[in-house]
Amino acid sequence: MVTPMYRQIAEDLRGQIETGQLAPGGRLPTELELRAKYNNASRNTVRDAIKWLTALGLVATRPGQGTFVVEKIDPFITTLSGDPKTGFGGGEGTRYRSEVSSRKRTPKTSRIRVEIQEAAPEVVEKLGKPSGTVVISRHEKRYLDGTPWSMLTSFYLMDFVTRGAVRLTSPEDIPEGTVQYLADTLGIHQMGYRDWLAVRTPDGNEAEFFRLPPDGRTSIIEISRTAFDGNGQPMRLTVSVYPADRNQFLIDFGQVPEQEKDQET
Amino acid sequence: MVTPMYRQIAEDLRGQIETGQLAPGGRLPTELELRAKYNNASRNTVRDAIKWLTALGLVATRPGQGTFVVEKIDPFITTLSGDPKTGFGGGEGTRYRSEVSSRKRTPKTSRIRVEIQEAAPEVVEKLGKPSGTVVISRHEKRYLDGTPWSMLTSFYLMDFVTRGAVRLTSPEDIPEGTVQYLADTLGIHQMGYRDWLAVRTPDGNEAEFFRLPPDGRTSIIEISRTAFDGNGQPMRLTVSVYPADRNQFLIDFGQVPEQEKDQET
DNA sequence: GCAAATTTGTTCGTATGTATT
DNA sequence: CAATACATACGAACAAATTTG
Repeated sequence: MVTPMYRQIAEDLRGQIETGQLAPGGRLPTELELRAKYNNASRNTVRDAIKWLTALGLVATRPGQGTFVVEKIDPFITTLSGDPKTGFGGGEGTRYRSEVSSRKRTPKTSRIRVEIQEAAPEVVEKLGKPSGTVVISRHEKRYLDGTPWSMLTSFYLMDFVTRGAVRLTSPEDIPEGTVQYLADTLGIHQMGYRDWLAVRTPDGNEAEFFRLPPDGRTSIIEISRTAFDGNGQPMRLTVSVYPADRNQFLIDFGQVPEQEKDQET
Repeated sequence: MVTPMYRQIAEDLRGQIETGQLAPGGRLPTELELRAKYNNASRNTVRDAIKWLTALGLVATRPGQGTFVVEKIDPFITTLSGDPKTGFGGGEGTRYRSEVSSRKRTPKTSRIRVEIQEAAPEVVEKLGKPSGTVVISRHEKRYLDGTPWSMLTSFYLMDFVTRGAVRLTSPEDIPEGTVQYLADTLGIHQMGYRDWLAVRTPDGNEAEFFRLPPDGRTSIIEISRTAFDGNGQPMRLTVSVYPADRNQFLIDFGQVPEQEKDQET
């Protein structure tokens, strides 16, 4: 079992990165310098080694500049647990803003985009409704310190609007929260929710918005929250997507002491 | 803005995969056939296209056989929420076994490996103890239908053992659960826990055990569970790792109706 | 602001090695 | 053992992005 040369070069560079000889943010030798260093290997072989390290997420190359050791991103931490009756948690509404400011970040939110459409198969399934059901969706993009941080889409039955919850159709923030608004307007009370979490590769939209490298190396964390009313009926679905390279999550159960949320890796 | 040829080829093949012209599990044309098909491109160019699709997780190549469209894995779904006082949830003990059997899978668990050592920095931090603290760790590997599914390591203060919880040192399962055992033996009651979830690239051990492609394409979901006793003191830390390609998670808050757990993507 | 130098990106060709059937 | 198919490695040329003089 021979180890290919490009892997040996990659391993050597990896060692230098992990021991700190090559500091985060620092530049690797150029391809030509690496050629000279490693037994006059071909430029393509050196490039294969760099490609390998790129796939491992250890380095990134910038055309015309060089190859750099990637710097760890200070992750944003979202608490998924919250009061089941308000739904504040998981980056929704007020809870989102307080989490963010406690970490001295500057949040920014896009305008809300409202759409009315027949629900997609995944949506009707999670809402427990027949296919063809019409829903209203509210889509929002979120930034922290100017960095794209998450995208969020909430789906409500169009029925809610016809029964009087007309502000759902307005592309404005609902300051008291949609949960409170639905309780006030329609007497529909959120009693709990189920989060479903999966990790997958980004689609084109997500890669663009989050400015991910187009090679699909950075995964997306998708969290679908189905909220239930007092009758155990699904009342809304919120789908949030987060790039895995800059997001971590906390979930509390039972009695957990208050403490700093600033724990890092 | 020109699109390189290898990307055009990759896009064309990607389209064929997504429209089902190339079925999951099916074999792509050989490199030579692809050469002929795409304007007599060089074999290296065709290989670059395949490399790109590999990075996106759409295909996998097997030496001597060919390149195949990857098949989606039926994901295993773990419920993280559970009774905070037993800690059953998140794949621990009884809950794990019932989850698994409800999905008609065959679970298997490795022997437990017990180690005593000075706690690593991340461990002392999450346990809220000074560095140099001695802990006992219990490590276990889990399989479903013969497929490696998760690895789990629990850390307890060595102090627990000296105070009488000697079965922690035994590489045997503790049938009533360690939470119950600690309550019975030491009167330490688990009142809640905090889960911390992050996604990262696998290390060498993980890649080997989960049989992941060695290029770091499949991410690892790491869930650290810190459990607290009645005084709000951390009493144990459980670190679970799951390969992201075959695991999804559910978390319930408040009142959520019982329902099938077999929801897929 | 422009031109040259530097550095990475793409594409070709060729030869040989290794794994599987 | 032979045929097939992917893996590694070399060399070369030109393109594109960025920095430097």
